[in-house]
Amino acid sequence: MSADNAICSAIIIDQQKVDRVNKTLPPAEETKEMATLFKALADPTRLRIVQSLLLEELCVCDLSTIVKVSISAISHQLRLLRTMRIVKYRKQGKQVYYSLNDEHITQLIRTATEHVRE
Amino acid sequence: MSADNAICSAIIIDQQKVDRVNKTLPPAEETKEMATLFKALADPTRLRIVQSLLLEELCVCDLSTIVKVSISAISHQLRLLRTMRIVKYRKQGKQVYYSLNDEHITQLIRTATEHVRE
DNA sequence: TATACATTTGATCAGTTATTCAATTATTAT
DNA sequence: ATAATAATTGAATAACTGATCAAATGTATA
Repeated sequence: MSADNAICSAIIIDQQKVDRVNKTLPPAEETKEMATLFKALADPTRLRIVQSLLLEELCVCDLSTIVKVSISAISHQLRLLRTMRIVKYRKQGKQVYYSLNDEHITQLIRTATEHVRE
Repeated sequence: MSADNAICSAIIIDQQKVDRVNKTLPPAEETKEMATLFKALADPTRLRIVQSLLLEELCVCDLSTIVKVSISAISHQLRLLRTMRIVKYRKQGKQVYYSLNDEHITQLIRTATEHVRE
C-alpha cells in the first residue's frame, strides 16, 4: 500500500526546495487563467480560425469555407473566442466580420509554430 | 431552413480573400500539432507542474506537495508531458527528478503570463 | 411584408480527459 | 530475504468538450 491518496504522504524530499518554489510560483488563480488561455488555442478548429484571422478579417461564412467546418460549429467556437476577448467583430449588412483582438495571441502562435517546425 | 450543415452553402462572400488565406495558411497537420502543444499547457495541474519545473528540477513527491494533487495524478500528467518531450527526467535512488526539456515552453508561459497580467 | 441569406443559439450525443483507486515495479535499507 | 518508500500503471468513473441538428434572430432585398 502506497501513499497514493495522500498529498505526498507525510514526507517531503527537499523541504527547502519546496518552500523556494512555493514562494516563487504565481497565485494558483493566475495559473488557471493561463490554462484557460492555452485551452482556447488547444483545439484544431479554434486554432485554425485564429490562424486565419491572423491573416485577414473574415466573415463567418468565409471562415467556414476556409476552416472546413459547418457554419454552426464555427459560430460556436467564435463565441468562445469572443467571450475570451481573443477576437472582436463588426457587423456589416448581413455579414459579421471577425478579427483578432489580442497581440499576445500572435506571439503565442509564432512561438508554437517555431516549436513544431524545429 | 438555413445552410447550417453545408460548408457555407454554395456561397462564398469574398472568393479572393478565401483563396489568399488558403494559400497562406500552414498545412492543417501543423495546426493540429500546435493545438496538441497548447493542449499540454491547457490544464491547471499540468501548467502548474511546468511552472514549477521552470524554477527547479523536482522529484515526483515534491511536485505532488507543491501542486497539491496526489502522486498518482502527478505521475499520470508527467507521463503525458514526457511523451510530448516537454519534460525530461533522471533517476536518482528512489527518486525520479523531472525538469523542462524545451525552451519554447518558457517563452509560451512568459507570453501567457503577460497576457493575464495586463 | 414576404423572402432569402448570414449568423446565432440551445439541446443532444459521442468522444475525450483528469482524477481516484488498487495493484505493481523499482530501489534502498534493515 | 523482508520491509519501506518512490514512482508508475491500468481500470473505472465523472465531468467536460466539440460537432450536429433544428429552430430562432437579425438584416437586406424583391
